[in-house]
This record gives sequence, structure tokens and C-alpha cells, in this order.
Amino acid sequence: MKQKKLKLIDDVMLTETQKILSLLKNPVRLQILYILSQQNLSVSEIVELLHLDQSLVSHHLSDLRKYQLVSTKRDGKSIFYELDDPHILDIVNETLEHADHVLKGKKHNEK
Amino acid sequence: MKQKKLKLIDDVMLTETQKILSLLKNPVRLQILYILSQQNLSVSEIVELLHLDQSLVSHHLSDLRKYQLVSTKRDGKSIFYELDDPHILDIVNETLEHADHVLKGKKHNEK
DNA sequence: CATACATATGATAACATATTCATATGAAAG
DNA sequence: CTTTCATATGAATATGTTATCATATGTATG
Repeated sequence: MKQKKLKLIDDVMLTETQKILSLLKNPVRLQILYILSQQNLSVSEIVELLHLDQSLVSHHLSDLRKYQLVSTKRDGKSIFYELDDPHILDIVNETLEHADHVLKGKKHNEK
Repeated sequence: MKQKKLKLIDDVMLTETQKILSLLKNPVRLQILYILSQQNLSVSEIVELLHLDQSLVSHHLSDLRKYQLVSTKRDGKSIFYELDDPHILDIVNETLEHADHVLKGKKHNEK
């Protein structure tokens, strides 16, 4: 079969891409990023909002911090989280939009 | 702490989003989508291009088909795959762009 | 119609990720 | 300085994902 020279995604990019998508793929982390895009919040506020275990939330926040998607600031006893990488929201929004399209009738596939 | 009414991503959206990101997260599937965005290819062509097992490629193609990201056409003995959902590329590209930014110096975080 | 070729599939094994539980840390307030 | 409150962490467990192997299917060709 006749093939043009096809470009592949190189390994470094692939690894980085995987990291980002792995972080976003998790529903808890996605929610966290989503609410942090609206307002900076302390851990216990996030716990309340999402009705999840403190420990679980902390673990996920730790993952997000590790990859520098969020950063922290202490205020009194609480630790507040904020988005450290607004660009990540472009991906989140693009994906949410896509999900929305798919749910509203799979436009691309009405056979 | 004073909180605005914060919006959450609803469960249905969350589930759909997860499906999409799970598919994209895998490097093999991501490569496949990337090369199919350049040209329709048969299974064996993909196998050659990516230097992977036929069985592995078939499994991944099956996943992509299952969620209607790709579709197939038989031509002679071969089965050709094509993107069935071009919009998915927006997410892919957004993510690749992001990965590129991060790799080229983590612009958002030069402290 | 028997064989070859391309692709698909089911079962299992190897590996990764998420959740839970128990406990540690570390700042703040008495 | 010791108790309390908020958050973090490590280890164990549960769950999900990916790769591999053996084999099945289905079309084409002699």
C-alpha cells in the first residue's frame, strides 16, 4: 500500500502526554482541577465539596502537586490549593466539550 | 471560608470524559490515532509502523472501535482503519501542545 | 474445497492505579 | 510545652489496564 511519510509522536512527547492524561483521567482529580479553576480551596473544603475521605483527597492532591498542576499556600491552619498550570484547563475544557457532544447525540455518527 | 457556588462536573459527563481520556492515555492508542489522522491504514501497516505485535494492535483497535473513535473498511484481504471522530484530534492536539510546552521549559513555572 | 493470509478474540499473566486504614507531621492555641 | 486541628504519608488491599499467547474467524486464491 502506498504510504506517505507518516509522522509518529516521539517517545518523550508520548511519555509526557501520558502523564498529563493519566492525571486528568481520574474523576476525583478532574473534579478537583475543575473546582480549583473556579476558586482556590483548602483541603477540607475540597473534602466537603466532593464528599470524599480526607486521605483520598490528600493523595490525589499530592499527585497533582507532584506534576505541578497545582501549588499550595498555607493560611493559618489550612492549606490552600490553587491551579499552577492554567493551560491544563484547555485540555479539560476541550475534553468536556467533546464529552458533551458525544452525549448530545453522537453527531459524528448518526447513521 | 467564603465560597461562591461552585460548579461540579456531573456524573454522566465525568463518566464520558473518563472513557475518552482512558482511550487517549494509552501510548499505543494515541500513536494509532495520530497516524490514522494522517492516513487510513490497514492493521498490518499499523503493526509495521509501530513495530508491535499484531495481536496487541488488534486489541487496541478493537477498543478504539468500541468507542467509535475509528471505523473499518475491508479492501481485499486487508481491513483499513480510519478515524471516525475527527473531533478527538482536538483533544489530542491540545494535549500534545501542552506536553510540548511543558517539555520546552515549563514556562508556567520558571521560578 | 483446502490452504494461506489478515485480522480478531478469549484467557491468562504482569503491571499500574485507586482506595482504605492507621498513623505521622507540623503549625497554632491554650 | 502539650493538646488540638488540618493535612500528609506509608502500607496493604482492591480494582483496572496492558501485554502475551494460543487459537478462532473469515475472506481470498489455487
